[in-house]
Order: sequence, then structure tokens, then C-alpha cells
Amino acid sequence: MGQVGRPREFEIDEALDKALHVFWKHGYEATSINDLLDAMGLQKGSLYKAFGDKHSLFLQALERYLEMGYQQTQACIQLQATPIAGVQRWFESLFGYCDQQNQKRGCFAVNALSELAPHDPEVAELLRLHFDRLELLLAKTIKKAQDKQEIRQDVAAETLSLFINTFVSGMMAQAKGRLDREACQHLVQTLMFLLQSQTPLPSV
Amino acid sequence: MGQVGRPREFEIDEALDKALHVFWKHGYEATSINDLLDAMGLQKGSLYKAFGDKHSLFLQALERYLEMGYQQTQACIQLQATPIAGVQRWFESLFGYCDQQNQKRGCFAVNALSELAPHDPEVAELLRLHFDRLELLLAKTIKKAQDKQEIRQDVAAETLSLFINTFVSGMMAQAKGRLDREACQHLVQTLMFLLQSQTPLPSV
DNA sequence: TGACTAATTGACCGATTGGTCAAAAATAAA
DNA sequence: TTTATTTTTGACCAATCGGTCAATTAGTCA
Repeated sequence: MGQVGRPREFEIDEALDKALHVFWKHGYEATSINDLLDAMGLQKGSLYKAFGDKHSLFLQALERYLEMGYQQTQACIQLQATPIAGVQRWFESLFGYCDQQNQKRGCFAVNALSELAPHDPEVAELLRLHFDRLELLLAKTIKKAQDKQEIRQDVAAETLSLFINTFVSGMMAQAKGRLDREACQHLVQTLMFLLQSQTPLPSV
Repeated sequence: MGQVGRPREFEIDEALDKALHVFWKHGYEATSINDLLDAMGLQKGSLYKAFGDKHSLFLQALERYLEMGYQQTQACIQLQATPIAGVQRWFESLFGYCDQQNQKRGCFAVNALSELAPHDPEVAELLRLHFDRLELLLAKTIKKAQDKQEIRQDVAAETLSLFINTFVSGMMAQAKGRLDREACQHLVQTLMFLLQSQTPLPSV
């Protein structure tokens, strides 16, 4: 039993990717339906039939971004030999967002957090779930690293995880205007140093 | 010689403050001229005569915010007994931006950085100058703190300054959706701990 | 070949956007 | 009182906004 009716002439995920990149570059409010139609190569009716209204399309693009980002983070962390190498690899994967060549687009999740979260419960909830799971994954990895003495043990893993996520958010925000790739690399270097140094236990 | 012509019926700075709070709450694109007129209590012609167009008004509001923010930071730092107490006091002044009661508006400078910096050279330049002077002030303070051994000396003051500013930006961004005042306080506590602990010099 | 179903097309909608401008009003100076 | 200068007012503008929908098209199935 094949599909009934006229077949869709585009791939949902491809169109979603194109929409994502427009929203990513210009933000939600500054993106018009016509901008989206141009980028996605669709007519108005097709867009509304396939994705609903502008807000719904944004949510779907955001969901896709978050899912891909989480999977990439998992891959970075789990494919490395040691926990700390995994974290380091994840940091490095972020430099692409800092690049000047990359149009200073920053992280789409942080952008959405800043522009929409305070007034948009659905966006806020998606981001809350995403950052929560990210911090959970990070905390687990840090705990392993602490067991291996790769990371300081005098601060709880959950605390370090939240700290790191907050710091990375700031780096992504600052990358939208002030920080180039090199500056971000230096910042991550500093972060790694602070995570690895440790106050010595008082020697009795 | 008094002023010639019909006198203005409102205070420039008061109106600018009202505009600032509208832009702060909704962002640039989501704020309409009518929103501004309502909040400022002006008619269209008066606004355009006094402030130019929407973009120009935004720049003036941003400049005012940055100037007041910088002066407040200076006050926090310089009115305390020790450098580290000054930095601590500055951190505490940020918690107001994290408060749930405060409508999750975050930091207007970080908001503007995220929404506009990549496409708006004038906004980008204002923010660059602001963050640069902020980091300079912070670096000087940290250097003093290092001399007094209040802060770790194994990382350069300029490096710590950029690190702190980046971290604070992230905290402001995350405060727009996920972090309440308590979480921000805990994060600052962690930051202070990391700044004060220090890798021991290798004992020979 | 029709019948049925779903996607495409683009004209069309009212509302809102940022912005302009001529007329009226309010002051100081002459 | 008149003149010069500036601000206020609100009607007005073209352009764009997000969104709808009837007609057309392209498939599958009987």
C-alpha cells in the first residue's frame, strides 16, 4: 500500500534544516515567512500545510537542533579514550560556532534562550529539558573523570557540570560579537586549567 | 537668554529609561513603535523629533544602560574594603537580573549582543567598547587581589577577567530561562571558590 | 479510465509595520 | 501684539506582516 494522494515534492528534514539556518542567523522575530519560503524553496501553502504556523516551524527546527546537538555531544564524549578527553573534544566541537567565517551565529539554543525563553513557555520547556539532560551527561562524565583523578575532586560533579554549561553559554553569547575562535580556545584552556588544579588537602 | 520655541514637555532621560525597559523586556525586533509610544507617553512625531528612528533610539537606550552599568560596577568595586570584596559585591549586584520576580529579563547588554551584534555594527561596537572597559577594570581589581593573595596567582589577571566576564554573560543568558536567583548565587559561590583555590607550587 | 486523496500554487486578506508631514500650539524675543 | 522658533498632534503612507483558501495538479487504487 503506497501513499495516497499527490506526493510531497520535498524532504521534511531538509526543509527543516534550511528553516533552522534562517532562524539561527536572524533570530525568530527578524525572520519573515518570505525569508523562510525563499530559503526552503516552498510556496506559502506548502509550508503551512507541512509545518503549521511560524511558531510551530520554529519549535520543530529547535527540536531538531537540540537533538542533533545532544547526539553530537554524546559522540564527542563517548568516542574518546578517557572522560577528560571526551570533555575536551566536546569543547573543541564548539569552536565552529565561534568562528568569524561562521557569521557569528553562536549557539542556536542560547540564542533562543535569550530571545524567546522569557515569553515563550514552549521554547523555555524545550530548552530546560535539553540543558538538563546535557548537564546530566556532563555530570556523569565528570564523575568518572574525578574517579580517575583527571578532574579536581573538591567540587561536586553536578556543580562543575552546571558551572561548565553556564560558562559555555557565555562563551557562545560573547562569540556573537566579541570573541573569535582563538579567544574561545584560550578561554577553554583556562577553564580546563581551573578544572584540573586543586587545592591541596591540609597535610597533617 | 532662555530657550527659544515651544518647550519640550518631557524629560529626555526619563523617556529614554522607559524605552530602555521596553527594549529590555521584549528585545529590539519584538518592540514596535507603538509599544514605545505607549510606554513613553509620547506621540509619534515627538519621538521621531527627539530620538530619530527606532534604531537610533535603541542605540541611545543601550548607551545609557551601559554607562549606568559601568558606573554601578565601579561603585561596587571601589566602595569595598578589599579588592576581592569589591568583586564579590559586584557579583551580588547581578542577582537582581536573575530574579524570577524580575521577569527574567537578563542583562540588556548580553541580550543586545545575542540579538543584534552579528548584524548591527553600531551595536557591536558599543558592546565591544563596554565589555573591554569592564574587563580592564576587572583585571586591575584582580591584580590588586592577587597582590594581596586574595585570588590565585597562577593565572594572569587579564585571563581571569575575561574568564569571569564570559562566565557572567552565560549566567545572565541562562537566567532568562533556567536559573533562578538561588542557582545564580550557588554558581557565583563556585566561581569564587575556583578563583581562590590554587595549585600548590611543586615543593622541592 | 475514473474516483479518490493529498500537495502545490498564488491570489488575496486584514492588521500592523516603521516612518512622514502639514497644521496647530506654546514659548521667548522684539 | 507681532514675529520667530520649536514642539506637539494625529492623519496619512506604502510596504510588509503572518495567515487563509479555492483552484489546480499529481499521484494511487479500483
